[in-house]
Amino acid sequence: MPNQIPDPTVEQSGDVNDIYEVTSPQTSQEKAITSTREKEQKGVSLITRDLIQIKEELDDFSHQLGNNLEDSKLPGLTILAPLTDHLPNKSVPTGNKTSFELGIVQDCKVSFPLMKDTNQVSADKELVAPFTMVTLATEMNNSTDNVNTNVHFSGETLPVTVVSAAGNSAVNVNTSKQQVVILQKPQPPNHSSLSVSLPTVVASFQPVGQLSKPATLVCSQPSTVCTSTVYVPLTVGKNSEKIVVPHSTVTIPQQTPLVAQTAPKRPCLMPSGQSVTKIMLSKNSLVSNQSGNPVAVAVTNVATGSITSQQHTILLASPGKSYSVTKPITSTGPSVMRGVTGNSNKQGFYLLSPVKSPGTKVTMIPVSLPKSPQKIAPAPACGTTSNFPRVAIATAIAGGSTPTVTTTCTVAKQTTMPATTTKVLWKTVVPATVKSSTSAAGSVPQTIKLVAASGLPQVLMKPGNLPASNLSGPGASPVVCPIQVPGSKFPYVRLVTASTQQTSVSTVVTPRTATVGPVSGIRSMAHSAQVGTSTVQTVGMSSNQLRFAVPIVPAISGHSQVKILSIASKPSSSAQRVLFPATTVTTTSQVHHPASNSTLGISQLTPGTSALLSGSNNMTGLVVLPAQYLTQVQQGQQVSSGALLSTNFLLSSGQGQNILPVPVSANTETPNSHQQAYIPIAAATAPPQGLESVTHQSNPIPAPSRHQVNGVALDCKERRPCNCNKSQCLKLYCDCFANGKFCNSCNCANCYNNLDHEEERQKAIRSCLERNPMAFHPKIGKSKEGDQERRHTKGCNCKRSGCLKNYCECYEAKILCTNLCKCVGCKNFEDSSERKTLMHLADAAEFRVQQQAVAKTKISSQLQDLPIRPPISASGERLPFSFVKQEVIEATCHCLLAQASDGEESQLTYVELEKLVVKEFGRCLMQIIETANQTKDLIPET
DNA sequence: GAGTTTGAAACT
DNA sequence: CAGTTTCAAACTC
Repeated sequence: MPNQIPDPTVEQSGDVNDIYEVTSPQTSQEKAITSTREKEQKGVSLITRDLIQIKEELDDFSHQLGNNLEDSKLPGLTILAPLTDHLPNKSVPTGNKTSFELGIVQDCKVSFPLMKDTNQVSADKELVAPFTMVTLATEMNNSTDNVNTNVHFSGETLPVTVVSAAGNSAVNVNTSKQQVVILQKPQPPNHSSLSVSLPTVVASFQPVGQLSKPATLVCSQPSTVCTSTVYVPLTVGKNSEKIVVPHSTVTIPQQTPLVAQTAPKRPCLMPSGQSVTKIMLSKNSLVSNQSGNPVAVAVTNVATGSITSQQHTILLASPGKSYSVTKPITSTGPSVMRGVTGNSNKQGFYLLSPVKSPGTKVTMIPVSLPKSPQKIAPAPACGTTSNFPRVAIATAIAGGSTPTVTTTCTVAKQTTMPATTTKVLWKTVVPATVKSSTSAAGSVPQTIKLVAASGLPQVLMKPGNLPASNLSGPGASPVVCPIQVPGSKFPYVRLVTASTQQTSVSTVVTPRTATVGPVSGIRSMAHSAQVGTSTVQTVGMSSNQLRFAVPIVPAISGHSQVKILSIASKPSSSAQRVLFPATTVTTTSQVHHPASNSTLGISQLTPGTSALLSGSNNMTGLVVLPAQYLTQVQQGQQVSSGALLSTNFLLSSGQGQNILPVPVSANTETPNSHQQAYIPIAAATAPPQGLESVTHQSNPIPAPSRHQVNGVALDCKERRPCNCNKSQCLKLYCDCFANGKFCNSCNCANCYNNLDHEEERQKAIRSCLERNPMAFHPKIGKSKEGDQERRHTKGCNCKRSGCLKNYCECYEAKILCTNLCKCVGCKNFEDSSERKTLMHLADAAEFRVQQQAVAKTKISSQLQDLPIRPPISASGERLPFSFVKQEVIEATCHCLLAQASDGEESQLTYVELEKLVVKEFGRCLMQIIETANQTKDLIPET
């Protein structure tokens, strides 16, 4: 929610901490008001003018009030003085009188006695008035006498009735320190009334009429007088509902924690079409509505200042700012509503103001947190059609082992967000067509628990949960190795069987297919594991030494596959990695598996593909490749061979090819590095909405940065080259780096974002993640589970662009600003006229471009369709048009002009002149044709 | 294309 | 956590 200009009246009081704009679609009238106020804020006092207006309105109101009170059954209410006599800063003490006076203007002290045990106070009195305000006097407990409590109302006045309540309490108010003002909304017939139980005296304000000014209650002495204003709804409460308002706090129901809940910054439209434009919240306040019912708030009319007597509710779906929830009060979920800004030392208000007119409704609807876990490693890859968090898991099943696999994949929980468990059935299917030493042909459903959290998408395969027999050869113990893939933003988990067996290069592969979830088909010579619709394959497994790295593929499911390829290679103890394309590439290169004699297309390899070279006990030979890297390699750039190891692949063409020289990274290849600081770079949010329409293969690299324009990572289309000069492309300033990409065809200087500087790059990645674990997560995600509406995960912070330029990340992503945004002067909300104008312009421009493109295409097509007329026909005839040359044209024009001149001399009419010229033009054409014909006769036939 | 503006990231 | 600086992209001329 963008900040807005504070209410001048409030600002002058200096007590209201935070004023936020809920919505701001303003009518022209409102804009005029706003403009006026802004001007007056600069020097002209608005207060005086407003007060005069208030005074005038209260003149009438006081008479009405007096008349109404005559019939009132409320005891002891007396109007001592005409309201019209009240002026700003005027204190009107009433002494011991059981009456009070209304303060109507800012700094006007309203003094009224709150007497204990007087006739004016009735116990257990239910305040059932349509509109009730309860005020607790400060330090009432300390006084046995009448208490003159000064309550300051700024620009607001309410008819007051002194009442009290005791006994069973529906509202417990701590009056020892603070004064609480509760504004009760009108109650539906079937709802309980507000019962107030107080140790001392309660003064309630019961309005008789409507007020004319924004209900900005300002306490000039917050420490001693009115410290908080809480509008408590009872409109939906049950009889037994208890609203605890200790110290002017409001508690959010457990099931409705507001943390991380955001709503699009759209106006809080009232049924009447009006909208709430401001809401002011104080810090250290809680809203309690344990019933989880909508929280109603009092709404004042910005234009008239009246407080409506109808139910007002406001959507509390976006606590990011206006309803910012800082932390839960209890472990069960109540959260603190606070303002983001403001002086924490001050006590402020929960004050909602204003709406455009009375009778409007604002609904405070507690919104529960998304209960589903955040998706694991959802890269905004293209070509996804599902929201399933996808975890690509592959198992290496050694020959002779049972195909049953039980794997537990746990994502390290980094935040307090509740995590849930996603169970994925894991089946191991042995294709009947493949010879296998394993007799088990059936499928044994296994369970994979994917404990997703909102934090770092670290993925750990618990070794204990991995039966050794299932993963490797006999006696082998599974080892889980978290792996950082350079350039990748998702974590890899390497399931390694620490086998002691030496593997022969010529080990014959016994492929099986391990499938998670429904198996759509059995792939020969491959292990495939499907989670959701994603597939993980281990291709051409060569031995029980097969190790593999499992990328936590983007939480988008799709048809992308991750294949794990085992490559026979020389037994080596050195760390060798063979990188496979993380993206589907168009290459036709294929990998020849010498053992299985199978040829595997590299193009089949998909993001995060990795493989381990067999034949070594060491954790070597892992093959991983960032998604985009192969493309870069294919482009012949950014790949240096120095200090890089390469693995030769046998291609179908018979040529050896150094596919992917990759530096050995210690942090990715260190044996027994279970606890090593691997860098989990993953996206924990769903892919942007727009991705779903893209049909590319998934790309595991999330695109969190600007280049995720419109929710679609530009990688899917194009990625702008960076121009970094000072950051070495190792900071998030660099879009390439921020997107987990290597710089490629960029204009950067002193670039370290390449494999030549992998070590520095890794350090930089770590550094970024230390600062912000979500640094590499997509900035544009979905607001909540199942919600298709995209939003900026952090919100923008624009100050001057109005969020209508590409400086704004929200606007750039073509999404509306939300309550998470801290922008100022935001115009990027749904009903923004400026935004609409821009959208129209953009649409029009786009339409024009499309039209032009279509026209170009059409013209081009037509031109292509046009027969090319040779100047000489097939028969050797020189066609007439070939004679229409410059000199012919000029001669013709001379003839026409001569005719026209003659006609003018003959004083012909215009029509006759026209005919004459046309006739001459026909004659010229005929002459040209005749000449052509004569030429034809002259051309000898060939 | 140079200079300015802007806001996120980085830094203090 | 807030204020300041740095940085590169967006924007303007």
